[in-house]
Amino acid sequence: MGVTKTEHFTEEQNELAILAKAIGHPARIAIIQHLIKVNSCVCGDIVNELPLAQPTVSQHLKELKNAGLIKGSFEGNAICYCLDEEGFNKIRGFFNQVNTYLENKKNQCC
Amino acid sequence: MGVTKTEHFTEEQNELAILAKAIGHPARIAIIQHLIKVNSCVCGDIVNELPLAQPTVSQHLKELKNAGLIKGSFEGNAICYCLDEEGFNKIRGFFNQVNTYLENKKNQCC
DNA sequence: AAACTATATCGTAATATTGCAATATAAATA
DNA sequence: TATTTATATTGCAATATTACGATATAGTTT
Repeated sequence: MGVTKTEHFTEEQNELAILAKAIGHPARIAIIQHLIKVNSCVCGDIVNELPLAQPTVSQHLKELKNAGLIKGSFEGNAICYCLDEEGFNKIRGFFNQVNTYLENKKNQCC
Repeated sequence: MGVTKTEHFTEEQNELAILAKAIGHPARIAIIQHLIKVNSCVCGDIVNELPLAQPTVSQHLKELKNAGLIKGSFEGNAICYCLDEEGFNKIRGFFNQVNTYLENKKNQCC
Protein backbone atom coordinates (compact mmCIF):
# COMPACT_ATOMS: atom_id res chain seq x y z
CA MET A 1 0.00 0.00 0.00
CA GLY A 2 2.92 2.35 0.43
CA VAL A 3 1.56 3.16 3.87
CA THR A 4 3.73 1.96 6.73
CA LYS A 5 1.90 0.47 9.71
CA THR A 6 3.70 2.59 12.24
CA GLU A 7 1.10 1.96 14.94
CA HIS A 8 2.23 -1.64 15.25
CA PHE A 9 5.80 -0.77 16.14
CA THR A 10 7.41 0.84 19.16
CA GLU A 11 8.10 4.53 19.27
CA GLU A 12 11.81 3.78 19.29
CA GLN A 13 11.54 1.61 16.20
CA ASN A 14 9.60 4.28 14.36
CA GLU A 15 12.02 6.98 15.42
CA LEU A 16 15.08 5.02 14.31
CA ALA A 17 13.39 4.21 11.02
CA ILE A 18 12.65 7.88 10.36
CA LEU A 19 16.28 8.79 11.00
CA ALA A 20 17.70 6.01 8.84
CA LYS A 21 15.22 6.71 6.08
CA ALA A 22 16.22 10.37 6.07
CA ILE A 23 19.85 9.37 5.62
CA GLY A 24 18.87 6.86 2.95
CA HIS A 25 19.30 8.98 -0.15
CA PRO A 26 22.59 9.75 -1.91
CA ALA A 27 21.82 13.46 -2.07
CA ARG A 28 21.26 13.58 1.66
CA ILE A 29 24.44 11.58 2.30
CA ALA A 30 26.22 14.12 0.11
CA ILE A 31 24.75 16.99 2.12
CA ILE A 32 25.88 15.47 5.40
CA GLN A 33 29.36 14.76 4.04
CA HIS A 34 29.61 18.30 2.70
CA LEU A 35 28.63 19.82 6.04
CA ILE A 36 31.40 17.79 7.64
CA LYS A 37 33.95 18.69 4.99
CA VAL A 38 33.56 22.45 4.89
CA ASN A 39 34.50 22.98 8.44
CA SER A 40 32.32 25.99 8.96
CA CYS A 41 28.59 25.82 8.68
CA VAL A 42 27.85 26.20 5.05
CA CYS A 43 24.84 27.91 3.66
CA GLY A 44 23.08 27.80 0.36
CA ASP A 45 26.13 26.77 -1.59
CA ILE A 46 24.99 23.25 -0.85
CA VAL A 47 22.84 23.84 -3.89
CA ASN A 48 25.94 24.49 -5.99
CA GLU A 49 27.63 21.38 -4.67
CA LEU A 50 24.80 19.05 -5.60
CA PRO A 51 23.80 17.95 -9.09
CA LEU A 52 20.15 18.77 -8.44
CA ALA A 53 17.91 21.75 -8.93
CA GLN A 54 17.45 24.24 -6.11
CA PRO A 55 13.90 23.16 -5.18
CA THR A 56 15.02 19.56 -4.99
CA VAL A 57 17.90 20.40 -2.69
CA SER A 58 15.61 22.52 -0.56
CA GLN A 59 13.30 19.55 -0.24
CA HIS A 60 16.14 17.26 0.85
CA LEU A 61 17.30 19.82 3.40
CA LYS A 62 13.79 19.98 4.77
CA GLU A 63 13.68 16.22 5.21
CA LEU A 64 16.99 16.18 7.05
CA LYS A 65 15.75 19.03 9.24
CA ASN A 66 12.45 17.29 10.00
CA ALA A 67 14.31 14.16 11.00
CA GLY A 68 16.49 16.19 13.37
CA LEU A 69 19.73 15.54 11.52
CA ILE A 70 20.51 19.13 10.53
CA LYS A 71 19.40 22.51 11.72
CA GLY A 72 19.53 25.94 10.16
CA SER A 73 19.90 29.47 11.39
CA PHE A 74 19.34 32.69 9.48
CA GLU A 75 22.37 34.68 8.54
CA GLY A 76 21.32 37.73 6.63
CA ASN A 77 19.18 36.60 3.76
CA ALA A 78 20.99 33.29 3.64
CA ILE A 79 20.52 30.28 5.90
CA CYS A 80 23.31 28.47 7.63
CA TYR A 81 22.85 24.72 7.94
CA CYS A 82 24.84 22.36 10.08
CA LEU A 83 24.60 18.91 11.62
CA ASP A 84 22.22 18.46 14.53
CA GLU A 85 23.82 16.32 17.21
CA GLU A 86 20.48 15.29 18.60
CA GLY A 87 19.43 13.19 15.65
CA PHE A 88 22.82 11.54 15.28
CA ASN A 89 22.97 10.76 18.98
CA LYS A 90 19.70 8.91 18.76
CA ILE A 91 20.92 6.67 15.99
CA ARG A 92 24.32 6.12 17.56
CA GLY A 93 22.83 3.99 20.31
CA PHE A 94 21.30 1.64 17.81
CA PHE A 95 24.52 1.08 15.90
CA ASN A 96 26.47 0.69 19.10
CA GLN A 97 24.18 -2.16 20.06
CA VAL A 98 24.58 -3.80 16.69
CA ASN A 99 28.34 -3.44 16.75
CA THR A 100 28.67 -4.73 20.30
CA TYR A 101 26.61 -7.73 19.34
CA LEU A 102 28.63 -8.43 16.22
CA GLU A 103 31.92 -8.14 18.08
CA ASN A 104 30.98 -10.59 20.80
CA LYS A 105 29.17 -12.96 18.54
CA LYS A 106 31.21 -15.01 16.20
CA ASN A 107 28.69 -15.83 13.50
CA GLN A 108 27.39 -19.25 14.33
CA CYS A 109 25.13 -20.55 11.63
CA CYS A 110 25.13 -18.13 8.69
CA MET B 1 9.68 11.52 -10.31
CA GLY B 2 10.42 9.00 -7.61
CA VAL B 3 13.55 8.09 -9.51
CA THR B 4 16.78 8.87 -7.73
CA LYS B 5 19.58 10.31 -9.87
CA THR B 6 22.14 7.84 -8.64
CA GLU B 7 24.48 8.45 -11.53
CA HIS B 8 25.28 11.91 -10.22
CA PHE B 9 26.59 10.66 -6.92
CA THR B 10 29.66 8.71 -5.90
CA GLU B 11 29.53 4.97 -5.50
CA GLU B 12 30.15 5.37 -1.79
CA GLN B 13 27.25 7.77 -1.43
CA ASN B 14 24.92 5.44 -3.28
CA GLU B 15 26.08 2.47 -1.26
CA LEU B 16 25.60 4.22 2.07
CA ALA B 17 22.18 5.42 0.95
CA ILE B 18 21.09 1.90 0.04
CA LEU B 19 22.17 0.62 3.45
CA ALA B 20 20.49 3.43 5.38
CA LYS B 21 17.36 3.14 3.28
CA ALA B 22 17.16 -0.57 4.01
CA ILE B 23 17.33 0.15 7.72
CA GLY B 24 14.78 2.94 7.35
CA HIS B 25 11.59 1.01 8.09
CA PRO B 26 10.25 0.09 11.52
CA ALA B 27 9.64 -3.52 10.51
CA ARG B 28 13.24 -3.86 9.38
CA ILE B 29 14.50 -2.21 12.57
CA ALA B 30 12.38 -4.72 14.47
CA ILE B 31 13.89 -7.61 12.52
CA ILE B 32 17.43 -6.45 13.26
CA GLN B 33 16.64 -5.94 16.94
CA HIS B 34 15.05 -9.37 17.12
CA LEU B 35 18.05 -11.05 15.54
CA ILE B 36 20.21 -9.39 18.19
CA LYS B 37 17.88 -10.30 21.04
CA VAL B 38 17.39 -13.98 20.39
CA ASN B 39 20.98 -14.86 20.79
CA SER B 40 20.96 -17.70 18.33
CA CYS B 41 20.20 -17.21 14.68
CA VAL B 42 16.47 -17.24 14.49
CA CYS B 43 14.51 -18.58 11.58
CA GLY B 44 10.99 -18.04 10.34
CA ASP B 45 9.57 -17.15 13.70
CA ILE B 46 10.42 -13.60 12.74
CA VAL B 47 7.07 -13.77 11.01
CA ASN B 48 5.38 -14.53 14.33
CA GLU B 49 7.20 -11.69 16.03
CA LEU B 50 6.11 -9.06 13.56
CA PRO B 51 2.61 -7.63 13.18
CA LEU B 52 2.67 -8.15 9.43
CA ALA B 53 1.60 -10.89 7.05
CA GLN B 54 4.09 -13.53 5.99
CA PRO B 55 4.59 -12.23 2.45
CA THR B 56 5.26 -8.75 3.78
CA VAL B 57 7.88 -10.01 6.23
CA SER B 58 9.44 -12.08 3.48
CA GLN B 59 9.71 -8.95 1.40
CA HIS B 60 11.39 -7.01 4.20
CA LEU B 61 13.84 -9.86 4.76
CA LYS B 62 14.67 -9.80 1.08
CA GLU B 63 15.41 -6.09 1.19
CA LEU B 64 17.71 -6.49 4.18
CA LYS B 65 19.44 -9.35 2.43
CA ASN B 66 19.87 -7.43 -0.80
CA ALA B 67 21.40 -4.55 1.10
CA GLY B 68 23.86 -6.94 2.75
CA LEU B 69 22.56 -6.43 6.27
CA ILE B 70 21.39 -9.99 6.92
CA LYS B 71 22.12 -13.37 5.42
CA GLY B 72 20.30 -16.66 5.54
CA SER B 73 21.25 -20.29 5.45
CA PHE B 74 19.05 -23.32 4.94
CA GLU B 75 18.34 -25.48 7.93
CA GLY B 76 16.04 -28.26 6.94
CA ASN B 77 13.04 -26.74 5.32
CA ALA B 78 13.42 -23.60 7.38
CA ILE B 79 15.83 -20.73 6.81
CA CYS B 80 18.08 -19.30 9.45
CA TYR B 81 18.67 -15.56 9.21
CA CYS B 82 21.26 -13.56 11.04
CA LEU B 83 23.05 -10.24 10.81
CA ASP B 84 25.61 -9.78 8.08
CA GLU B 85 28.67 -7.99 9.43
CA GLU B 86 29.67 -6.79 6.00
CA GLY B 87 26.80 -4.37 5.58
CA PHE B 88 27.06 -3.01 9.07
CA ASN B 89 30.80 -2.55 8.75
CA LYS B 90 30.29 -0.39 5.69
CA ILE B 91 27.94 1.94 7.45
CA ARG B 92 30.00 2.09 10.62
CA GLY B 93 32.70 4.12 8.91
CA PHE B 94 30.22 6.78 7.95
CA PHE B 95 28.83 7.17 11.45
CA ASN B 96 32.31 7.16 12.93
CA GLN B 97 33.18 10.13 10.73
CA VAL B 98 30.05 11.97 11.77
CA ASN B 99 30.61 11.27 15.44
CA THR B 100 34.27 12.26 15.35
CA TYR B 101 33.30 15.49 13.67
CA LEU B 102 30.56 16.24 16.17
CA GLU B 103 32.83 15.54 19.14
CA ASN B 104 35.60 17.83 18.00
CA LYS B 105 33.35 20.52 16.69
CA LYS B 106 31.53 22.58 19.23
CA ASN B 107 28.58 23.81 17.22
CA GLN B 108 29.44 27.28 16.11
CA CYS B 109 26.56 28.94 14.35
CA CYS B 110 23.49 26.76 14.61
C1' DA C 1 10.67 51.69 -2.82
C1' DA C 2 12.71 48.89 -6.70
C1' DA C 3 15.76 45.44 -7.93
C1' DC C 4 18.39 41.68 -6.51
C1' DT C 5 19.58 37.42 -3.94
C1' DA C 6 18.57 33.34 -1.32
C1' DT C 7 15.45 30.00 -0.02
C1' DA C 8 10.86 27.81 0.38
C1' DT C 9 6.51 26.20 -1.43
C1' DC C 10 3.17 24.57 -4.91
C1' DG C 11 1.76 21.65 -8.43
C1' DT C 12 2.52 17.82 -11.00
C1' DA C 13 4.57 13.80 -13.51
C1' DA C 14 7.21 9.64 -13.04
C1' DT C 15 8.53 6.10 -10.24
C1' DA C 16 9.10 3.46 -5.80
C1' DT C 17 7.42 1.41 -1.59
C1' DT C 18 4.26 -1.01 1.38
C1' DG C 19 1.04 -4.56 2.33
C1' DC C 20 -1.50 -8.57 1.43
C1' DA C 21 -4.28 -12.43 -0.79
C1' DA C 22 -3.40 -15.93 -3.77
C1' DT C 23 -0.29 -18.98 -5.35
C1' DA C 24 4.15 -21.26 -6.14
C1' DT C 25 8.16 -23.75 -4.49
C1' DA C 26 10.80 -26.82 -1.76
C1' DA C 27 12.05 -29.62 2.02
C1' DA C 28 10.21 -32.94 5.74
C1' DT C 29 7.37 -36.34 7.15
C1' DA C 30 3.77 -39.62 7.15
C1' DT D 1 4.08 -40.36 -3.14
C1' DA D 2 0.66 -37.47 -0.67
C1' DT D 3 0.56 -34.24 2.98
C1' DT D 4 2.31 -30.92 5.79
C1' DT D 5 5.35 -27.04 6.89
C1' DA D 6 8.20 -23.08 5.73
C1' DT D 7 9.32 -19.59 2.71
C1' DA D 8 9.21 -17.03 -1.73
C1' DT D 9 6.90 -14.93 -5.66
C1' DT D 10 3.16 -12.73 -8.25
C1' DG D 11 -0.17 -9.30 -8.94
C1' DC D 12 -2.32 -5.43 -7.52
C1' DA D 13 -4.19 -1.35 -4.90
C1' DA D 14 -2.96 2.48 -1.97
C1' DT D 15 0.31 5.62 -0.79
C1' DA D 16 5.03 7.81 -0.68
C1' DT D 17 9.13 9.68 -2.81
C1' DT D 18 11.84 12.17 -6.16
C1' DA D 19 12.57 15.84 -9.25
C1' DC D 20 11.74 20.22 -11.18
C1' DG D 21 9.44 24.47 -13.33
C1' DA D 22 6.93 28.12 -11.75
C1' DT D 23 6.11 31.01 -8.22
C1' DA D 24 6.13 32.90 -3.53
C1' DT D 25 8.60 34.84 0.38
C1' DA D 26 11.95 37.40 2.81
C1' DG D 27 16.08 39.81 3.56
C1' DT D 28 19.71 43.12 1.11
C1' DT D 29 21.25 46.48 -1.54
C1' DT D 30 20.86 50.27 -4.53
